[in-house]
Amino acid sequence: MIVILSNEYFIIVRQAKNKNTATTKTFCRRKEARPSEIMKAALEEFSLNGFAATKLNDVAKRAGICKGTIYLYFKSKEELFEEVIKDRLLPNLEKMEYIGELSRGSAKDILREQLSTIYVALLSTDARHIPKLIIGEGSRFPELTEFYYKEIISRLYNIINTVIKQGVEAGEFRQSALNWKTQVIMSPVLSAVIWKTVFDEYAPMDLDAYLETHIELLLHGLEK
Amino acid sequence: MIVILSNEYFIIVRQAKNKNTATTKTFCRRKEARPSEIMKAALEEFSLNGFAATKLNDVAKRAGICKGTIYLYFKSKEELFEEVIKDRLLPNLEKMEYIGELSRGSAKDILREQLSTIYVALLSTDARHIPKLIIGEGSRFPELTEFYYKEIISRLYNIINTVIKQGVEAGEFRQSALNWKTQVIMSPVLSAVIWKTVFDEYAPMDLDAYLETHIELLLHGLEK
DNA sequence: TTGATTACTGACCCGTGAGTCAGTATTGTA
DNA sequence: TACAATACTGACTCACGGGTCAGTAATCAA
Repeated sequence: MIVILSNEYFIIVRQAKNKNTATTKTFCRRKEARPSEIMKAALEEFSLNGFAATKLNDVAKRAGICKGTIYLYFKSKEELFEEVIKDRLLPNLEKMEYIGELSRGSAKDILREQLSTIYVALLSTDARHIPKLIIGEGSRFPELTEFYYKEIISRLYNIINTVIKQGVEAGEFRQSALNWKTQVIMSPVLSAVIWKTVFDEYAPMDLDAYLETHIELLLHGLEK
Repeated sequence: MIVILSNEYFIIVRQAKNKNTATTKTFCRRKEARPSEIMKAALEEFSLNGFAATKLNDVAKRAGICKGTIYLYFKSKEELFEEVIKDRLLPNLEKMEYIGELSRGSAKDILREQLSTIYVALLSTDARHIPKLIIGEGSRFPELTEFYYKEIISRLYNIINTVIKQGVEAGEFRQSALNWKTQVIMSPVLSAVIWKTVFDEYAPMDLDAYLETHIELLLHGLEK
């Protein structure tokens, strides 16, 4: 008995039927697994085409189901889009908040570790497409944009601000760093994500060198 | 005789006709002015809605004409989009390349002036919406993305690299700055543009403080 | 094995918007 | 004033895709 049926297997089964092979199922009931499979497929399609140009038919095909099934789990295309975005944000956020508590050592060391963890977390999963989607479709989903700002960006900034404050208090960093805009300090992260998802095939990014520059520039800039 | 007829005036004239006012024109022939008016209207609509969700009917209304007229000057919606983007890039590019030749003084001073000029040039015109459009629609317009990278980004990077090199040779900046990724150095610019066009209404940006942080962080980081 | 439940299908509806084109109004010319 | 040339209009077509729903097939309980 097959417990978890992968999309790939499912597609093969359905093709077999077309060839008049004996008793095969036209579909499986998998109520629990559908929503996450649909969201995964949807994120892939949205990443490729943006919101408006994505066809729910293509999302369905990618998820190994037919279009109608999507509407058993999501009210509309808009709702699916919002769910997809929000769903990918939470695990990443938790990962980031976790970082600050892990490290012991100088503010310099903590900051260094935090930055590299953020880069890896953000660039190595398919969550890297989300900033692009927020930027491109944000004006049509104002509520989502606000959510993204409040729940992700500002929390991330808080983490960084805390460490910088610690560094200043401990005499490691310059006093004036307290007035610096966290946006500026963190902007290379946004920039890297954009680069990876937009320009990377024309001008590939050397992530290690990039990260090294960011850390060196920031830490040297912070020094007393 | 009216030489240059503004869109607003034109709309008033057409409304007047509906009220059965005597001899008014239903339209004017303005072959020369149409393309740039259409592109202006199109950029506004594309900025608000993105490519796919923009209706050419709305673009036409905004330009004070009807939809068919757009097709007298542009082959398709795609072509209009590409023209709009490319058209806005050239004047800005020239402005940027001009900066390097203006300043005399230390590398530090030139860099400071270049950065603030770039910020103003990029944030104060409607060209600020273009990065958002490239990011959001880039995957559907690969040729345009490549154009943008080659003709704008890499040229801008060259300008900055040249100054940094000068600074290192003059002994103003650290040697290791030569290996730094220009992407990192310039990322606050991209970040600021994104912020202004996406998040500004939820968390307004203090441009002066932002610029100050960027300059201070960069220059202090570059110091020997 | 049968019947009830329901996850899923896929053909269909219908609003929408890109693109067309025959006709109309304007402008320049004689 | 009349004519020719053409910029412009606006009603039209048609493909496309979001959303629906009656019917079908899988699953489970008895």
